[in-house]
Amino acid sequence: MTSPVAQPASPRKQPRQARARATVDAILQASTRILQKHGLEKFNTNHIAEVAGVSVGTLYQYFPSKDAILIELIRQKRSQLRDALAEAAAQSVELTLEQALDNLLRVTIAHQLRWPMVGRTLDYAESFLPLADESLAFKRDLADIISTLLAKFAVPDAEMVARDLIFALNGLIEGILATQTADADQIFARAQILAHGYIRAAREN
Amino acid sequence: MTSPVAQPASPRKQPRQARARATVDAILQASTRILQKHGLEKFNTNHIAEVAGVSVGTLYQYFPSKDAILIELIRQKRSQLRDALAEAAAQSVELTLEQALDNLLRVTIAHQLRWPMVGRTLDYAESFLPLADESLAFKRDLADIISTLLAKFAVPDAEMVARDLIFALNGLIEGILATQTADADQIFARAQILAHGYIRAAREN
Amino acid sequence: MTSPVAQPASPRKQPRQARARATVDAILQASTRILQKHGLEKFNTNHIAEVAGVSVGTLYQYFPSKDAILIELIRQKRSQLRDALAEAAAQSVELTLEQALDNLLRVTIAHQLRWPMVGRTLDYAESFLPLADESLAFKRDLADIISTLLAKFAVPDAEMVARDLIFALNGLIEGILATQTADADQIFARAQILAHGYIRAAREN
Amino acid sequence: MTSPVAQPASPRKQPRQARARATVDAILQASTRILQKHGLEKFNTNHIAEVAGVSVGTLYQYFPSKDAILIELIRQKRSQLRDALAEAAAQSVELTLEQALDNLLRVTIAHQLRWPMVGRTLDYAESFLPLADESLAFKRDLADIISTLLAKFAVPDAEMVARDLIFALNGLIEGILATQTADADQIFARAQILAHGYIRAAREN
DNA sequence: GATGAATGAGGGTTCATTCAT
DNA sequence: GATGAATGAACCCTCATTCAT
Repeated sequence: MTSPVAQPASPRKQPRQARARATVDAILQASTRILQKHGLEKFNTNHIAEVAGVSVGTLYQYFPSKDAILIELIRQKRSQLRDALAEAAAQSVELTLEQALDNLLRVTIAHQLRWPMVGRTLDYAESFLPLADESLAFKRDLADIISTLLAKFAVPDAEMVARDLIFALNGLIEGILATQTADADQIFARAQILAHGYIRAAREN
Repeated sequence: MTSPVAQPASPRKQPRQARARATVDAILQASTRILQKHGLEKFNTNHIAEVAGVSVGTLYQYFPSKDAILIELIRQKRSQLRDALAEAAAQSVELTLEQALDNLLRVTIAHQLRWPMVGRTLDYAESFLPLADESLAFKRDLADIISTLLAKFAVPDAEMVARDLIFALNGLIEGILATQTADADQIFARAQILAHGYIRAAREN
Repeated sequence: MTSPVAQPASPRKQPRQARARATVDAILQASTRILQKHGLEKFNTNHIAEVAGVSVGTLYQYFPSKDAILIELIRQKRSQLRDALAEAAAQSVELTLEQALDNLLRVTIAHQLRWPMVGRTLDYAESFLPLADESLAFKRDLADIISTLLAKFAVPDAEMVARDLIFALNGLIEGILATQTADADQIFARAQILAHGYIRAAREN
Repeated sequence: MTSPVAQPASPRKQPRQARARATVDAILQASTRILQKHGLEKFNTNHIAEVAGVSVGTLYQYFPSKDAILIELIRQKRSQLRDALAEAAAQSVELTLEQALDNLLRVTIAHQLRWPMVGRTLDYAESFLPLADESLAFKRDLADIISTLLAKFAVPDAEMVARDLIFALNGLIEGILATQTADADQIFARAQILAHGYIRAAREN
C-alpha cells in the first residue's frame, strides 16, 4: 500500500535503469508543473508527454494510465510529507510540546507552500482515485507521528486530537493560500495560535 | 435555509412560467444528486438532463453552459450558508460568545452534512470557475458575520481570527466527513473544542 | 413559380389580413437585417423571431420552414430588380443604346448597394435551395429585358450577349463592393466602361 | 498547376512522415469532393473524415478546426491560380496584348472548370472566414500580374482595369457555369469578347 | 392566432489509449 | 525501447421544428 517506486533505496544507480528513472522523473515533474499552472483541465497525457519531452508512447511504457500518474504524484507528496514530519518529530524529542508542535507546523507549511495548487488538486483527485485504503493508511501514519508526541505530554484522546489538528491546520493553510498572499512566517504565526489554543483546550477537556 | 433562491448565473432566460421554474429546479436537483453520487466525472450535460427528466436542449435554455450550472449551485449553497449563519448570529445576541459560537457551529455542520460530497466538489470547482471576485465577497460576508460577534466580545484582530476560524473549521469538518462516519453531534463536540480553544488563544494573543 | 405573397395587388388592405401582412414584413425585414450584418451564420429561426419581435411559433405560422424565408427573400429581391429594370427599360425607349444601358446600370448598382451582403448571401443560398426552375426563369426575364433593348439596336446574339453582360456586371459590382469602398458614381463609371466596351465588341463580332 | 503546396493554415502538426502527408492529402481531397457534390451543407468533419478514410481524431491532428480546412483549400486553389497565371504571363512576353490576354483567359477558365462548385462555395466561405488580409493580398497579386501586362501596352489605369477585368470575367465564368453547360471553348469565346472589348474601351478612356 | 417551453438529432472537438514502424 | 500517427467514444452545444397552453 505504500509507494513501490518512491525513494530509491540505494543511491547506487543500476546503469540500465538510469534512463528509465530519468524518464519517470521528467514525466512526474512535467505533471507537477502542469497541475500547478493549469489544474486538472490541461492535465492530459499528450500534454504531459510534450512538456516532459517524451512521446506519449513512452509515457505509457512507464505508467499504465493517466490516473496512475496522479496516484504516483500523490504517493510522492505523501512520502515527502510523512518523512519530513517524522524527521521533525525525531529531532524534537528534547523539546516542550509547544516547541515540538512548532517544528511540525513549519514542516507542514513549507510542504504546502511548495506547490500550493498541486496540493489542492491532488486532494480533490483523491476523491475519484481508487486510493481509499492507502489514504486511510497515510492519515493514520500522520496521526501516529503526532499522537505519539501528544501522548508523551499526556494529552487525552491523543489519536483523535492528532487527526483533528491535522484537518484544521490543513484547512487553515489551504484557506490562507487560496485567498491571500502570505509568506511562511505569517502563516506560521496564525497556525501557531490555532495549534496551541487547540492543544491547550484538548488537554483540559 | 431561509434563503430565497439566488440570482441565476447569467441566465439565458428568466423562468417566467411555473413550468419553467420547475424545469430549472429539476436541473439543479439532478446536478446536486450527480455531484453527490459521482462527482465531476459523471457531471455532463446529457447525463444531467437525463436525470432531470428533460432534454439537453431544455437545459441549455436555462443555463448557457455546463459551468453556469456549477456556478449557480455554488451561489445557492453560499446563499444558504450565509443566510443561515446570519440568522443564527441574529438569534444569538443575548448569549455569551461561546454559546453564540456554538450556534454558528451547529449551522455550519448541518450545512456541510446535507451534501458532503457536493461541498467538496464545489470547493474544487471554484478553482477553475471565473468566480474570484464573488468568492472573495462571500468569504468577506462570512468573516463579517463572525468578526462582528467576536468584536462585541473584544477579541483582538477579529477580522483575521474570524477568517482563520472559518478555514480551520471547514478543514476539520470536511476532514471528518471524508474519512469517518460521524453524526452531527460528534462533529459538533470536536469542532467545539477547536473553536473554543482557538478563540481563547486569540483573545490572549 | 413566381412569388405568391409578393406585391399586394390592390392597395386596399383587407382588414383581417393587415396584421398578418405586418408580421410577415417584420419577419422578412428582420431576416434581411440579420443576413446583412451576420450572414447565414446567425440566420436561425429563433434569432429571426426575436429580432422581428414575434415568437418562433408565430414565425412558423407564416413560413413552413427556415428555407421558405430565404426563398421569399430571394423572390422579393428578384421582383424588385426585375420591376426596376423593366421600368428603366420602358423609360428609355427614346434613348440611344448607350444611354439606355446607363439607365439599367444605375438601377442595377442601386439595387446591389442597398444590401450588399444580402445579395452575396442569397446568391450562395440559391445553390442549395430548390429554386432551379425559378432561377432560370428569373435569369430569362432579366435577359429578355436587356436583349429586347439590344435587339432594337441590331446587336447580334442579343440573348447571349444580354446574359453575359449581366454576369459580368454582377461580378464587377460584387467584386468592387466586396473589396473596396466605392460610392454609386464610382462604380457606375467603371461599370460603364465595361458595358460600353463589351457591347461595342459584341456588335462587331 | 505547377504550384507547390502552400503553407498550411495554422497546422497542429507538420506532416513529417510520408503516411502523414498522405493523410493530409486524403482529407483535402475528400473535402474538395464533398464541396463539389454537396456544398457546405454536408461539409462536416465526421463526413470529411469518413470520406477521407480516416478518423475524426486524425483529421484534428492536422487541422485545428473545420474552418482551417476551408482556409487551406482556399490557399491551395489561390496558389494554383496565381502560379498558373504567372506562368502564362511569363510565357506571353513576346505576344500581342490580345494574345497574352487569351492565354490568361484560358488558364482562368481551365481553373474554374476543374471544380466549379468548389469555387463558388469557397468564394462564399471567404465571407465568414478570417481571411481579409490574405484575400486582399491575393487580389493584389492577380491584379499585379495582369496590370504589369496592361502597363506594357500603355493601357491607362492599368491597376484598376486589371481588377475590374478580373471581377467581370469571374462573374461571367461563374454565371455561365452556374446556369448552363458549356465547354471550355465556348466559355473562352464569350469571355474573349468581353475581355477584348473591355480592354479596348479602357485604352480609349 | 400567438406564445415560448421543450425536443433531440446533428455536428464540432478532445483526449486516453493503441500499435505499426 | 521509443515514436507519433491513428482511433473513436464521449462530451459540449445549437437550432429547426413541434405542441400544449
